[in-house]
Amino acid sequence: MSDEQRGRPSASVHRVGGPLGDLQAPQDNPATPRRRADAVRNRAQILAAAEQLFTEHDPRTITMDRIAKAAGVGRATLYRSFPDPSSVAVALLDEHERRLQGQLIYGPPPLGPGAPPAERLSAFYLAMLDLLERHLPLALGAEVGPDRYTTGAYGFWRVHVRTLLVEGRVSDPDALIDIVLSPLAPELFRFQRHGMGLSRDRIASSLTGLARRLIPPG
Amino acid sequence: MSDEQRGRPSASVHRVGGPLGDLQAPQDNPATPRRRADAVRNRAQILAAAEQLFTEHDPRTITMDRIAKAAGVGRATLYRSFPDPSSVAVALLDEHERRLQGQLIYGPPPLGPGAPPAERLSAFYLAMLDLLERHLPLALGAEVGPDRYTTGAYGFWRVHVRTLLVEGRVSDPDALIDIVLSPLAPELFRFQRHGMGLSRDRIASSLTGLARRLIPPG
DNA sequence: GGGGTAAGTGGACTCTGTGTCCGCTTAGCA
DNA sequence: TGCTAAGCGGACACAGAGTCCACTTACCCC
Repeated sequence: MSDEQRGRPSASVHRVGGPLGDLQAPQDNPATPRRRADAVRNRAQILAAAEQLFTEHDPRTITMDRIAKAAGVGRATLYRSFPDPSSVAVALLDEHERRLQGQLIYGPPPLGPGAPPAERLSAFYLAMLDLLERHLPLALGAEVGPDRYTTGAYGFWRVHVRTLLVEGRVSDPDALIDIVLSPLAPELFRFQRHGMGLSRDRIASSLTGLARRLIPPG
Repeated sequence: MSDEQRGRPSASVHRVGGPLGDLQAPQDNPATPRRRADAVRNRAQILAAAEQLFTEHDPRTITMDRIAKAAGVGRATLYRSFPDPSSVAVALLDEHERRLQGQLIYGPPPLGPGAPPAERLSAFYLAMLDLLERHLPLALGAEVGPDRYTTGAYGFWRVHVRTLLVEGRVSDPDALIDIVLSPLAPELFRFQRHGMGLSRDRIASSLTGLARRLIPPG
């Protein structure tokens, strides 16, 4: 069974892929026999229950057992779809991230193509900030160990940022990509926002300022 | 028993403290009865064994049990000094970080006082990169959950960076501190260095470039 | 130097979560 | 309506966390 079917999106899906990889549901693949109705229903129950759990409790306390209990399914059923709690969060987060990914490629400027790279980077920062603001528990739940960098979504952000950096004529863009993305780490956002009590706007201003300095206008 | 004695350095130790907090050993405190020789010996054994474990194995697989076994002590003895594996790594890392902390305050420029803030920030980036390069396993082992931001050492780096940002006349320095520090996350360094195969020098160049752009010369 | 005392020690024990296995159920199809 | 295998879920074994308590021994005092 592929990783995608098991809930943890494979890197290739978002990695770059022409038209956004496969945005359609997995079962559209003719090679896949067709998923049973009860399995589909269970998966939906799991996702719904998990979203609530992650939102209402400390993401680090969410175990496979709790998710299964909350979804009203057995442990093995849960394991059939997801290997661990963070992959459930990743799947959930995925839906929200895909919308942004679509906007980055096809949407209107400054998020989409057409605006100067510095402005697009600023817009990207702001959009990611919104994503974090709205779905912080999921973003935190999706972070287990070095998962942040191996997740398909991170690969997508990398490709996007790289494009902007190249377009902006910075030197050695490849060495700068992950530095540009580092202020968007969920754990960091949480610390700034709730530990330090910074407002969304102050963080946003700092990030747009950073974008402006990183990519010289022109 | 204080946190410091239990291995996890309290925030105040590094936070800023006049002469570097208390750099001398804990037992110099007259209020502390005096530690028994066997306890001191055990602690040293634990640290030595743990350093080797963290260096030679995946930091995430290091358990309290393994450390105790490797050090030749019982589990409870280990728990007496450290609450979890990451705090052992923190204690180990601490020794190396204190040297750098001393240099930042008392050392010669550009690391210490005297150089323009942009240059001092660059020097700080390079020194931190060296620390990561040399002690990456410990740095990774010290990272469990949101510990990065609650550790005493992180507080020290914050104070230092804040000073430089204020001196460099950037707008809203407090919102920029953690953004400036974010590219130094151990997990990120690991990804850049070993996942992406970037050389130390390319990362260094990107960071010094970043420092130059963030703090305008003058 | 010997005895008292409390700090220190270490193994055993419980608890929680993980991951797998296997017999039962039931959806999908002919 | 009956067949078949995908899907299901409880049970099980295992690993690591954290605690407890009876034993040991370093240190202090006489």
